[in-house]
Amino acid sequence: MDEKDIVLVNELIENSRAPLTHLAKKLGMTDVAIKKRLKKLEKEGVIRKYTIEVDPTKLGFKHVALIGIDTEPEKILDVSTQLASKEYAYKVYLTTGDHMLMLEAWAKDNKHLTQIIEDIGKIPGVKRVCPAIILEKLK
Amino acid sequence: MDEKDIVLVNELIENSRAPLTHLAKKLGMTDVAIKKRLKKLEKEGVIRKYTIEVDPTKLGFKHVALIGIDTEPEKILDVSTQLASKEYAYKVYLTTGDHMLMLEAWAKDNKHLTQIIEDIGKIPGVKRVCPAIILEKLK
DNA sequence: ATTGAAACACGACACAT
DNA sequence: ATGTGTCGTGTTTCAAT
Repeated sequence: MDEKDIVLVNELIENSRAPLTHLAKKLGMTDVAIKKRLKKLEKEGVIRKYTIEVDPTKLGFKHVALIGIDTEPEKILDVSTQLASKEYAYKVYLTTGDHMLMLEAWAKDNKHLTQIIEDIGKIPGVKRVCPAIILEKLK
Repeated sequence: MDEKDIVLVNELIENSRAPLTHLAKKLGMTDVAIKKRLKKLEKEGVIRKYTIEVDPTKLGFKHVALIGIDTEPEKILDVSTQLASKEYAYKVYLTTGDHMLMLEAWAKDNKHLTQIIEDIGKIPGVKRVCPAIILEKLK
């Protein structure tokens, strides 16, 4: 990881479909050198995956919610693996703080969100479900 | 937005550098047709950007924190725009729930995180800062 | 650095709604 | 008329020598 790698990563964060030759120009090297750096960054796990950022509302999801979940301490891993397998789970985090588990969920509408919250509540070991709807994404 | 678009978006979420021809095979059409769909999805804002998912720890950030922030109600927009301009702010959300503002912050180390929390506390209108460190990302 | 193969961009045209 | 598809051509990009 040197300065060039940082620039490269930042370029890819902005546009992961940029051709190697474009990246090469920006960094002042050849496409082959860029390719090698990418391979290295992928292998090291710096780049987890090439992906897209989508607008959930445009995909028919009216609500995006951050849901804090409290569990019985010994059940936290069970609960988290179960959550991660749910189709409504977009992201699952183990955290310190108020809640030990945080979930980002995408819901089609109010009814769906209610279902999700109920579904989480039914997972054995879950003590409390604290949903917060994301009203706006500012960054 | 039809079934094909959904498949296409899901493929790109998994690998945004997939060549058009690969995507074309999966969807049973030509690369040109795929390209046209991509253009449409980009124009409609379904695809916000082609990006990469990086591992913050590999970039030298030891901590990723989800920070809930309480503000005086009339200051919430001021605070949120200020937060969005901070270099440590990776994501900023306006939410319902416990805290009206949620921030995802990347910190180089403990000291940096402390600084960030103090910095947030100093923004006029901020009443309470509730940090939660993300221990593990499960999905 | 060269080069052959693969992937991509663009235009013109066709078909359906 | 608009949206969506195929085909043909020339160019760019890739990956392996």
